[in-house]
Amino acid sequence: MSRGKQNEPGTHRAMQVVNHIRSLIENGTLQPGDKIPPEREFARTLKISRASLRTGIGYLAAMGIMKVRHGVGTFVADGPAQFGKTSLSLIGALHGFQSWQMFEARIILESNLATLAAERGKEEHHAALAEEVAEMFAALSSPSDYLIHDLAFHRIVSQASGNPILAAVIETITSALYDSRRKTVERSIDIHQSAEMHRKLYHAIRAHKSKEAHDLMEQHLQLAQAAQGLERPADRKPGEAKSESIFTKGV
Amino acid sequence: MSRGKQNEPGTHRAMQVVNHIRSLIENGTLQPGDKIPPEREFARTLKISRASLRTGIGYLAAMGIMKVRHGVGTFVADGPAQFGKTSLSLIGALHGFQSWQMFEARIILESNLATLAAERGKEEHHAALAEEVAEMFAALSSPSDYLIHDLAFHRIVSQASGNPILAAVIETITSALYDSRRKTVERSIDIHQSAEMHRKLYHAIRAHKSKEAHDLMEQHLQLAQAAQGLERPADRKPGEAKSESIFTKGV
DNA sequence: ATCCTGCTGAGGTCAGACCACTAGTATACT
DNA sequence: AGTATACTAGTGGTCTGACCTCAGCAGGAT
Repeated sequence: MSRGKQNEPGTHRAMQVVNHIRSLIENGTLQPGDKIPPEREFARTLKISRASLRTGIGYLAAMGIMKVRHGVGTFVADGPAQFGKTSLSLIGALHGFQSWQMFEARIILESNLATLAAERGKEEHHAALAEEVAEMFAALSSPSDYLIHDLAFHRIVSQASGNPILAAVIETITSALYDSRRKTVERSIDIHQSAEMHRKLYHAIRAHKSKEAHDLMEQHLQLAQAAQGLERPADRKPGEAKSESIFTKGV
Repeated sequence: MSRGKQNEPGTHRAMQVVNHIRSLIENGTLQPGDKIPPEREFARTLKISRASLRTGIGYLAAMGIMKVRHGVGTFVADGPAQFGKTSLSLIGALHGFQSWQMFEARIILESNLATLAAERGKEEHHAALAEEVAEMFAALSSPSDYLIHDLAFHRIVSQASGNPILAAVIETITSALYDSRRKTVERSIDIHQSAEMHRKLYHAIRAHKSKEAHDLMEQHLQLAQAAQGLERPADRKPGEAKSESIFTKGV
């Protein structure tokens, strides 16, 4: 006895919202930074309840596609692509990721990104890299300022690689890595050496020496890794290896 | 005039739920596959409304941490780690990822994963790989069966690499890649050659020949890439290059 | 001119009723 | 007996509509 179903079955409202917004993004109606209509109004437009709409938005927000600002509105994310702010941390908690693994992933990815950047980098990227290198040398005495340009440098390399997907992965890992140890800023002792490596790396990229760029990036990160004591443990050393599940719910 | 605030301020309920579950996972109370209490009951326990609880669960579900099954219950995800099923597709829509970029990312990542697997693989992995290779040869005439073992093989390599983070990334990319072109199963013509390459790759990994494993994996994937016509376009060829934004909202 | 106040609009939460799906169990038919 | 159908309990999904909280702004008091 087919009871009059008031809605199509299986078409989860939340997904309906997700797909709707997805298509708005795909056809260009919605650009990064744009604001979407107020929930009450949007819900009326889509013929669904505000609750369902919110479920869908929550889904998108969880993946970093949208940014919700209480009292202001909901916007399409505009920063660098990323897989959700806390995703790695959460997934890590579930699967027991450790920080040396995150760093290892970073080394592998960025080394290859450097290779690609050396192969494909355009003048604009070279200029931007040069700019950051200069700023780094100018900030040798200010660790916090140095950090900013260090990050910018790496981000530009990601862009220059021409592969936004790998760039997004790196972005996710880097931000998680920072989140887990924001305090441990690099020792100022290493800064000069670090700046020097970035300079060489920049030259390798500009000269399209991909192999060299790869190795330099690898060395650079391995040094940073050592500086933070995040090497891969020799092996399942039974000792009191504090295994650093790093997502040490710092709370 | 402090109006009796019925709850602490700013402690977004959703995040409260997320953190609660996160800690339950971290301290081992919640294991993959476990079921969480029914929404109504859980909400009462946490002293929040069911709506808020659902928002939090939605957040976790979006990132693949939890799996919700209508009419059955909500569970902690148990499959291989992944960054949310549709995350890449959604982020891709926003940032215009293209399929050749996804494949490129896959080649780079899996090649390095093969290197690591060759360096760190244990007997258990070797045995599992051998098993899959055997199954592949046994399924030469059945593309769909072959596919299953092909996937399994690559997944084992990921595990053998000892880096679950990179494995999760690969898992995410692979599933997105499949989602976007489920129909394009490999031509049966290539299957025998493919099986052969997997066999060689297995041998390289078992013999701990990391460089060889890396190169074999790279070759194997480049062939697969070519078979699907997903090479990187020579360059911004102005022609009607159908650029394949691949997340062709296949609807 | 500056600061405080209150309004407005937007997201956040709540409560409770009702719909929809799954799976197991009881019942009826062959 | 055996199998198929119907019922039911349990759980997630959606809706409604009221109220809370926050951010920004306009207008008035100082």
